[in-house]
Amino acid sequence: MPKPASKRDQDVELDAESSDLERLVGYNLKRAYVTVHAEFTRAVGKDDMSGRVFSALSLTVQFPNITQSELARMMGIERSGLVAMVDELEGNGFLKRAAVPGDRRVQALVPTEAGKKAYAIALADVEANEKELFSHMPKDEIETLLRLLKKVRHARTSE
Amino acid sequence: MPKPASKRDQDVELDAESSDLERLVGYNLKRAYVTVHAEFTRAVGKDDMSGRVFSALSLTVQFPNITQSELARMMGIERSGLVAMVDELEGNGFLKRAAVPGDRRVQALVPTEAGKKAYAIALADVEANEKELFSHMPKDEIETLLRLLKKVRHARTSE
DNA sequence: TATTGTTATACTCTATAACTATA
DNA sequence: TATAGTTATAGAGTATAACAATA
Repeated sequence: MPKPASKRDQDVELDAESSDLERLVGYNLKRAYVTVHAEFTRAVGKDDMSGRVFSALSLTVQFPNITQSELARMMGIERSGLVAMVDELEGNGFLKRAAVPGDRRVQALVPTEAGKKAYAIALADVEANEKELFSHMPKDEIETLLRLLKKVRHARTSE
Repeated sequence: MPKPASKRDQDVELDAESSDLERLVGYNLKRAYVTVHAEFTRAVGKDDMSGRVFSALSLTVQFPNITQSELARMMGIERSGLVAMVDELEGNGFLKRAAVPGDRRVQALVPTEAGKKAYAIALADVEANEKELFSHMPKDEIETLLRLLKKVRHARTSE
């Protein structure tokens, strides 16, 4: 049996709801992201794929022959960060680095059949996970959330 | 002058808007968070304070005598992760670890006057930054976003 | 036995800078 | 000179496991 609240517990109060932080978009974004990311990891754990790698595979399957530089730009990360991910995906047999006639600097990323299948499975897992995770939210709220998140993502300070 | 789009550019197409990823809440959350976090860092950079440390200071100022365990629970992180943050805040003279009569295991965190002032300044910077960053969004959209993010944060898979 | 604060450690994600081979 | 891919490296942020002191 847990102890009843001590004097200190009462002093401190747990109404974090009224904290300054709760009014900040950044703080709420972070907390929501942490929750969703944890569930993502649990859901796609059986596919043994991180969010980053899932994203890279997703774009490679949907945009075959994409280059690493293009992929990095789409994902919003640096080129150098992609190398290990592509190594991993290639090691799993999910894609191939293919030479591009006309520009020998470039390596086009081509999904394999195994890669397409693995992606379809992972995507289904991710979608099922989100459906369950957000089952307490009506569809129009999810739509609104997506719309507002895109608006935030493209926000830039005026200068 | 940049080269006109090559054949490959046309093949790949840049309509990432229609990608599977764009329909996932998790992906959009991550991207929005990255944008906002970058702006936060820029804005609070002059206060030389990370988001984590800002949060810890915020809760310490608003809930004086909070313990590290309580703080960790409120922030959603492990106790061990707080030690370095509290060290930093104490090193800056923003708070003190105070003995608690009645339980010598506990160290209550007490904000100093300097800590309260530094927090007020940092909070003002953060709020000004968000106001500018979201100046393209009407107030009711921000409210809606905050409400939905809290709903997402408290989502749990049914089991 | 359980809890608080702490240390040590390791892992993930990411950026920066520099290199190479091409262009 | 500039770009694509790569390597090396470093720095956040975080978790896990264990420990000492205390309850």
